[in-house]
Formats: sequence, C-alpha cells, structure tokens
Amino acid sequence: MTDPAAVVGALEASGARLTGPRRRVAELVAGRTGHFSAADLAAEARARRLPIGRATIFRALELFAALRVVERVELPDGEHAYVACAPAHHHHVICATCGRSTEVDDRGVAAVVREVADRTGYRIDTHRLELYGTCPRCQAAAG
Amino acid sequence: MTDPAAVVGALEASGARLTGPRRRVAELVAGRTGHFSAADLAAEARARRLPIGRATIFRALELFAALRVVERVELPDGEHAYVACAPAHHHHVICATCGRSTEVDDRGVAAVVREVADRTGYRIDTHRLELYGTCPRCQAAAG
DNA sequence: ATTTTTGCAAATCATTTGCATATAT
DNA sequence: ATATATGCAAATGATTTGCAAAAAT
Repeated sequence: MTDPAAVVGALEASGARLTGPRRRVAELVAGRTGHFSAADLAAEARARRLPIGRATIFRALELFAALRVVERVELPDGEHAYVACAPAHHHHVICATCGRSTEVDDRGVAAVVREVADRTGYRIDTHRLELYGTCPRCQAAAG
Repeated sequence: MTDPAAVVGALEASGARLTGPRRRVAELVAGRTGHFSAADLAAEARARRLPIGRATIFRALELFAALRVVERVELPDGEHAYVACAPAHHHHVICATCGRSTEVDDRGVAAVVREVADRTGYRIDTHRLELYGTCPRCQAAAG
C-alpha cells in the first residue's frame, strides 16, 4: 500500500505525460501490498471497470520500472512479478504465504558484492537479491 | 564446461530414467560455459543434428533444475536463462559482455540473510542473489 | 510386462507491435 | 499545434500439454 501520489509525482518529475490510464495503473499499483503480475492488474481493472487497455498496463509498468517506482522481480517458481517500491537501490523480502513484500536496504550486501569482485576478478555493475520466506504475520497465523 | 558425467550421475541417483535424449541434453548443457536458454540448446541440437524434441529440452531442463544440476536465472534485462552448476547452494556472477558465468559461494550472504531476518521479522527460507558485471577476460579485451 | 519418456502438433500464456485515433502539453 | 500515449487486434515468442508410439526398467 504505497501512496499513489508518489507514483504520480515520479511521473511528473520524469517529464512523462500524466494521463488517465497511467493514473489508474498508478492507483492499482499503489493499492497492492505484495507482488503482482501485469495480468493481476488487468484482472482488477476489468473487475472494477476501469478503462485501461492490456497493452497500456504493460507499457505503464515498463515506464514505472524505468522510473524505479516499481521493480520487476522473479518469484522462486520462476514467475515474473512486480512490486511497488521507493526509488533507491534496495531489495525485497517476499512472503511465500501471503505475497506481502518488505523492502530491505543495501546494508551488508555491498560488502558481499565487493568481496565477490575481489575473489572473481569481475567488475560488478549490478546485482539483484531476492529473499523469500514467511512474514511475521503469517508466522503468527500459522503458529 | 561441466562434466557431462556429473549430470548423468545425478540422473541415475534420482531414479529418473537415463534416456538418449536426456544424455544429449546433458551433453549440451555440460558444453556450455555461460548462461543459455532452452532455445539456445534447441538451436544447437538442430545444428548438430541431434535428435531431441523441443518439448523434451524443456522437460529435461525442468528435471535438471529439480536435481539442481542446472539453475534457472533471470538476466538483468528480464530474460530467462539457465546455468549449469554444482548441486549446492551458491550464486552466480554473470558477465554482461560474453555471458560467461562464475559460481560464488555463500560466504557473506548468509550473514546478510540473518541480519535481514532480524530486522524484518521474516523467517527466511530461500534467497537468490545474482550479480552482473564484466569478467576479467572481457575487461582485458576492452582495454 | 509395466511405467516412464518422447515427439509432434496444437494449445496456452505473457508480452509486444502496428497503426489510426485521442489526449496532454 | 505537436508530440506522446492509447486502444485494439494481430503478431510474436516462450513454454506447456494431449496423446499415441517408443524406450527404459
């Protein structure tokens, strides 16, 4: 549950046009707590009778990803999904039970990256860390 | 460039049947240094006139992934690919230029995972770390 | 003999694209 | 006005599936 305004703000800042469909996609994205697929958003749009074309959803998500207000992740089973996020480098922990995702800052990871670079001789430009588990709430529920 | 015998051995150990097509896929996989897609293997099979159906390649890769002799990764651009690997927990550094991949052990990552668990309250079951950069050879080539 | 695996072609699914129209600036 | 974004429907591309035939145990 992000603030839709954050997404809208990023759009304005980027110079991209603030259109109705994009606002609607932003709203759908902001309303999500966990990870979601393009198809999920399309289904919700259909259910809520929001006028947004399927292609537009893909294009909006691509744009949002470029603006870093959304991040594309791969779930452990190989499926593609997106999560809403703050525009800074970070990672996510994803709950396998409810799909909720929580952001994690870079602390510690940078050191790992440095060490890997030293040990392998690679120059490392990017990395991606995804963590999967059970969130506190689902642990309590299962408890 | 893995040993095809390693893949074959894993097959035997798992109780899966050791068939001609699977041997051939194992050989194709073993001959790869970097990451590859199912389509890459299919193309090579076609070129070398190895009799393997497209569906069988997908099925074999799925099996190998379950046996952990291959790992499915997502490249920075979102494409799916596979890399051959030893059946233990580890990560990969992938060269953005030549596609070569190098395995990295878990050192350091475990600590990061622990810290994230502490900070977020999640119980963390799995994680995936992918690193992208330029390998030593390509750095040298680029001058 | 029995069970698993294969190959093919058809089906499915996600994503992309062309293009004329509509909209934001 | 002008550039950009949209919607649709068609195209693409990857992966999956049904099913009868083939091969491994």
